[in-house]
Amino acid sequence: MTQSSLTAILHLFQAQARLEERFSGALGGVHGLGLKEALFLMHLQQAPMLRLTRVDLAKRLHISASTVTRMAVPMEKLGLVARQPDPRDARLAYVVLTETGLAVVTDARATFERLATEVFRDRWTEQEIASLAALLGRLNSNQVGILG
Amino acid sequence: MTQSSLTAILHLFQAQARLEERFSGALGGVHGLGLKEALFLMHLQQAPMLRLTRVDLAKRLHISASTVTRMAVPMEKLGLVARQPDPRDARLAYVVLTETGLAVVTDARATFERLATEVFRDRWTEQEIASLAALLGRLNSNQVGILG
DNA sequence: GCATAGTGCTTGCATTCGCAATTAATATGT
DNA sequence: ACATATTAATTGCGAATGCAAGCACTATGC
Repeated sequence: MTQSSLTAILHLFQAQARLEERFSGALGGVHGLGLKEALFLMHLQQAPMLRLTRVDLAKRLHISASTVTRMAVPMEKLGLVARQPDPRDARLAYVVLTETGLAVVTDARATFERLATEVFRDRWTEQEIASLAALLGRLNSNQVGILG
Repeated sequence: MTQSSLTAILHLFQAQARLEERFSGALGGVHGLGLKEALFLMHLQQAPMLRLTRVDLAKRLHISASTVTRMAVPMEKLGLVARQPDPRDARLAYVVLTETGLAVVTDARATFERLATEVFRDRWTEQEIASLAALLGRLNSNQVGILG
């Protein structure tokens, strides 16, 4: 029925809201980063040459280009990312992950993974988790994600 | 392995971001409401007596109480909700769905349902949708949602 | 080669939101 | 009964964000 579609979407929104709270708090506690900053860096980590243009980052993160610009500033000051102009096209200014940034995002990803396992720790079989991951992956099949 | 957990969470965040864009735009176009206002009203719709206190709404929507207060103001002016003090406890001020609000949210829910079916229209079997809905429901099993 | 259109990035402005403080009311402990 | 703690709601304030405008540069059409 069409009923399952509505249920799935509503549950997805609900689950995301709760997980965002949880991950934001936990990530902010361990590293200095918020959830959004962590996703920002994780997108860079999986990109070729560890870099992306600002508009590309904006599309992947589903935020505006101006937000990318403004998010990059503090992370630049922390030395996590650097600004890298393109020699062929002077309009482009890549956001590139520094060595420090790579170390931080690797650490953040480990925290991310630990938190993710905690979410499913009780009452979930490995097969159920895999099934959920596969279905959500299908939902994003035409999207560019963090995973290779 | 633990890998599926991370994949599931990342896909969930990604899916939510895309769906939020889509639903916000479509809902805003049809009714005057944004996605958040629609969810706000849908929570009221399924509540006993079509009403909830502000803190209760805040917990269900995963937003702060101050945001609930401020979101309620324009909707009150539009006649979608009304303020209803509790005679037993003068601190409580319920947000109650009006008749107009009930009509609007019923309409919005129909739009919601149509959009939800469109998301899965291609490449999804009914069983897959039901499976996704069930798994996400399990993820929210200790939460209070919009569904009865 | 030049005018026009398109693209990437930044900035001003308005909106939204959470946190913390405040106020008012109820609950609890002695 | 009174003092203290707790709870609900609101408000000020700062931070985050999107939109639209602006700027610099590149691509396209003639």
